[in-house]
Amino acid sequence: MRTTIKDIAEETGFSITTISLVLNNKGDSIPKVTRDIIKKTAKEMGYRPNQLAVGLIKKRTKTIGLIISDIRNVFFSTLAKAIEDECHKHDINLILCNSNDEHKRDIDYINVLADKRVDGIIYGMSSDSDFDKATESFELMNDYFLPFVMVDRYFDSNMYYSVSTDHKYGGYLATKHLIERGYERIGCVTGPIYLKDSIDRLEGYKCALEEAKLMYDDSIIVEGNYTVESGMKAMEYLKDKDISAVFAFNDMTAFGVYNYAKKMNISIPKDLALVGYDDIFFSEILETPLTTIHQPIDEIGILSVKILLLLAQGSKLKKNNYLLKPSLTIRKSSGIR
Amino acid sequence: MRTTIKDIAEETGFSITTISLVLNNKGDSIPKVTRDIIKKTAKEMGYRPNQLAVGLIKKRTKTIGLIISDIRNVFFSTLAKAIEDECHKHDINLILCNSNDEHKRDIDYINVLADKRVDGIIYGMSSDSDFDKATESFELMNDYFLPFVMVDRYFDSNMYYSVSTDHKYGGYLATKHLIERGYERIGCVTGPIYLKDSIDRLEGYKCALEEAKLMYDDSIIVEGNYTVESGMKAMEYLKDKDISAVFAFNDMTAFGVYNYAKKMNISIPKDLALVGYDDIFFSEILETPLTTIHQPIDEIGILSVKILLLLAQGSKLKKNNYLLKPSLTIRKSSGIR
DNA sequence: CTGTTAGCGCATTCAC
DNA sequence: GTGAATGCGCTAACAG
Repeated sequence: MRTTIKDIAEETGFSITTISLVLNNKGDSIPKVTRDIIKKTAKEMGYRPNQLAVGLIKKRTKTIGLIISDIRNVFFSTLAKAIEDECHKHDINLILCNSNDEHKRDIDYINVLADKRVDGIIYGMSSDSDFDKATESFELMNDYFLPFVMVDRYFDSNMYYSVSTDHKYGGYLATKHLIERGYERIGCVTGPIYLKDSIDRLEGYKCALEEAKLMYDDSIIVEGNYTVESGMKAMEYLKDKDISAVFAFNDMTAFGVYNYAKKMNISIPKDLALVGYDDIFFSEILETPLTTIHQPIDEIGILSVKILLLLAQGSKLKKNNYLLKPSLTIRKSSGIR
Repeated sequence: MRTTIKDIAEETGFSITTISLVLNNKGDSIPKVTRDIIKKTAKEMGYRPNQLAVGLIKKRTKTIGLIISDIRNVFFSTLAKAIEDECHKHDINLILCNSNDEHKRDIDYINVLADKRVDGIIYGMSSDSDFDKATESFELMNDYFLPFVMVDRYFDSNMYYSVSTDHKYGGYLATKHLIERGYERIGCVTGPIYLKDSIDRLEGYKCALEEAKLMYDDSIIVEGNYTVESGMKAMEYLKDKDISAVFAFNDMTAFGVYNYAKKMNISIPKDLALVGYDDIFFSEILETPLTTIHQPIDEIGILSVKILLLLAQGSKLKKNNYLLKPSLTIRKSSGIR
């Protein structure tokens, strides 16, 4: 067995209370000699408090849960890294929960995390969650008095907290950039159109067009599903729509556009300009590096941890939905000025 | 507060013992009516045992720690996914610890995980760990009676358990494939040559050459560091060494080779055949898909969890170092048969 | 200044 | 069949 507070009480002859007081730096009233003795033998015996026992009393475990759909997705692994780093700074541990995009598993994890008495949850909702399913999750966490903050995906509401990217602004940035480079017929390959982030990006696209007094043309908007394949398939359709540029709603889709262009001997950016979204690592090392919208993932991670910790200590914040600004990363795929 | 066992004792009028017995399915001697009443009200009141209290008594927390250097690395995120999935099957939670390749942080995490009374640790050692540092980690975990299994990186030893890929076999497979395709002067871009996995791959390379009675030529072996840049730089050197093929010791390095080839108008595989190592996702969607060595990451994850759980329940296994066989994934970069 | 006491929420041994 | 008592390891009132 590991040494307990009792062991060091026996060893030093002081009472358990005294030991506890000293070791928690609350022993101002205890003579320095005593303190020193206790601290010394505690160290010698390799004493470290059992956090299960501490948690039981203090009702805080210095542990939070992270529920996300798939850690293999670079977006989430980058996010998880940022979150873990920030947690480490605050001396907090992170329980990783991979939902595989199954709402049922979200619920499972919420229960288990509650049983483990985590201090809160950072919740990246599974993508099959409609409003009802999301509400089920929210209510469960509320029943458990578990503070939580949503990341990435969210619904507009003041019922909970969320941190996400301002995708409307991102869509606007991407489109505006292409317009400034002189492209006027800009095809879009969206994500699943029932997803808020896709809707927002399209909204931004429309704004940029409007600002430039360009017509919005429904016929050059294609719904994809954020995969390479959907990018290729979309191009199949777009190829004879007389477009001069494409705004792919994520980088994976953009890779599909590249692949199709290569096959058809279409040169990027000479024949077709391309802008992606996400700025995942590979976009940079492509033959023709991809101009793309960079999501402030690290900031999202850091902010969500900070908010969660505030909530966990009982604070209430005024603002509910935090939207972080993405930025434009200009590379070669969008042509040369 | 959440409902406790005490609450449902008061509610039903039975004693705490009876409740506990029933809820843990140990109440064979308790009348079915009683059992039903207890189970029913427990459910109604939404009772779930506090795992902190359970852990305190049972000395098992159904939680394990995963220490790795960087979750953003696809290898590790894939591994983490596999591990988390397997844990979920066993109703175990996973605490994610990102060491950023700092040995000191490994030590920190081991301490904290021990304080949290995890049932064991899956340990992906930070890469700056030499034998002494590794030993420090091992001894610490042993002091805490913490079972652990090393993943990926390891030292040959019967002092602990490890699960990893048979990199020698991987190097052999890659080289043999190129030889069978008719290439005889095969350049190598290795990883840091003090790393066991790099040494092993080179060993496999030599074996394949020997088997084919080909000479090993030191001058076409270049040390890289597993990055895209190192692949490009290596090619700079290899370009006039009259080689017909390259074995890059990981896929990132291979991407560097692609980049250089593109710049120099060298066609892959026509002018130069290429084989990578790792089979990360992007290798498949490249313009010229990469022939590469596929690491059995999922199997590594699953096996390491299974071993750890056996150790945690006190079993001792005969074998210490588990080496899983990689496989060859043939795509276009190594030419057409 | 320090020790006693009373839990935190639960499992388990031993009586009744 | 069921309950009282004990303890897991620790913190925190409250005495003294």
